[in-house]
Amino acid sequence: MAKKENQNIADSTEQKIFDAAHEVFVQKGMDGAKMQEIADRAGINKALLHYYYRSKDKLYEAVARAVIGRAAPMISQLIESDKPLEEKIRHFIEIYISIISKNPFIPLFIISEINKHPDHFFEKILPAELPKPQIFIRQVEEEIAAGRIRPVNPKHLVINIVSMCVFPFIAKPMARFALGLNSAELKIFLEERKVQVTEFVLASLRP
Amino acid sequence: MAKKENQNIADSTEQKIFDAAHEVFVQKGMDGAKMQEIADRAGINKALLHYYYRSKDKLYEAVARAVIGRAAPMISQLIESDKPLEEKIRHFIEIYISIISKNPFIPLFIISEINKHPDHFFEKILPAELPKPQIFIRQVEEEIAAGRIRPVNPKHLVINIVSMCVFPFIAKPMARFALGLNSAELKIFLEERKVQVTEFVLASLRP
DNA sequence: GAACAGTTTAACCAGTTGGTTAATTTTAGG
DNA sequence: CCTAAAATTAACCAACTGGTTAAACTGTTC
Repeated sequence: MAKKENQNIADSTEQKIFDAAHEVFVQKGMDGAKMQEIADRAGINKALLHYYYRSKDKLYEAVARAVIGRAAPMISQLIESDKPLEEKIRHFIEIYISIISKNPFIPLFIISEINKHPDHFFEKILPAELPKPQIFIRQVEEEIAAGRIRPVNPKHLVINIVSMCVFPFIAKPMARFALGLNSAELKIFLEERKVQVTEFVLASLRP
Repeated sequence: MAKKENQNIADSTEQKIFDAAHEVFVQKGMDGAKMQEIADRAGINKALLHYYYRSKDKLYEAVARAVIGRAAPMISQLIESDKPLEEKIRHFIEIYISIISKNPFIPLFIISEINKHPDHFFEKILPAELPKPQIFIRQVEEEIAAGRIRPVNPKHLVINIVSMCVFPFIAKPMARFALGLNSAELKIFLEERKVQVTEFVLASLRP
């Protein structure tokens, strides 16, 4: 057996390959990514890619599964908690935007690849426990029944909230152009959205 | 000169190529699109592509420019009209969602390609007169000053509205999955959004 | 009907891509 | 040390890609 002596898991060849592949796939998608570029960025020979991950598809699948598997639980944990509705919405928007800020390429990656290979994604890559908004939806219905919020269609409410959190990040360059912001101003603007979106939603829910 | 006798412009070889390229580029993006597939779908030889459009880049540019050039004026016309604010918002959401319903691949195409080649897009493809929301923003500020709507940051309002209109279409498969809808139900759901988003926005703007 | 420009094609080409091979180096264990 | 397994590499390959070429076809004009 061969194991490098002073080498933690993070520096292992397999991990280096995975990290490089993650970068390239997420930024360029399945088609745009080239095995040679992944090899170069990992600092190894192209043949080693196939030694650890048999094919481009397999490597892509590993990356895609990790991306989704990392994002999904955070959301479901939040959405399924038993906090009161207003607090839940506040927390959801805050955390959702924070996560995306730190991983700005992920949403577009997921959306693009789902649109190109929907079957593949839903069969092989998605974890069984994707966050389901049913609990959230029931909670909204209860609040409406109690007269504490304006009557709204809860499914549309969910989509509205997610849309306002995610879309500005995937449309960044367009937003910059349309609003006439430079890079620094855009960063501030996106950070502002945590409170702006929260206020917007809660204002709309007033009875 | 050689011109086919019974042949209108729509059936011309150049148009057939353009239409086929439009389909393929919009669905698969620059990288995913193959010249051979475009030729096949246009029912012609691959060399003819290069006869009419010298290179893949040129063909792509023609398609991209047409896509943007078609979408932008409709929006700006609407956003720059002098209707009262509420009516303008109603119209904007209604028309925006209608347009996207008929061209479901366009938004993701624009966003993906802008993210991959931002410079190229803003230098070569975008028409000078991209819809600028300044007039809309000023109008919102006036309404706030007059106390007719709740104080909101108008830039965030613009982004909120556009997000809620566009995002559900580009995240269609995910929305289907998360909300547990079949294809027909999703279509209804997206149509419902015209009134749902309008109500949601106007409710949030109540003073 | 010959000459001619515009159109279309089959065959081809060079570069790139994902993937393989066989040989070399490194590492662990007796 | 020596050996065998694991890790790594250089060289290679077949398929595909965007793009070219030269020849053939089509219609118009005189």
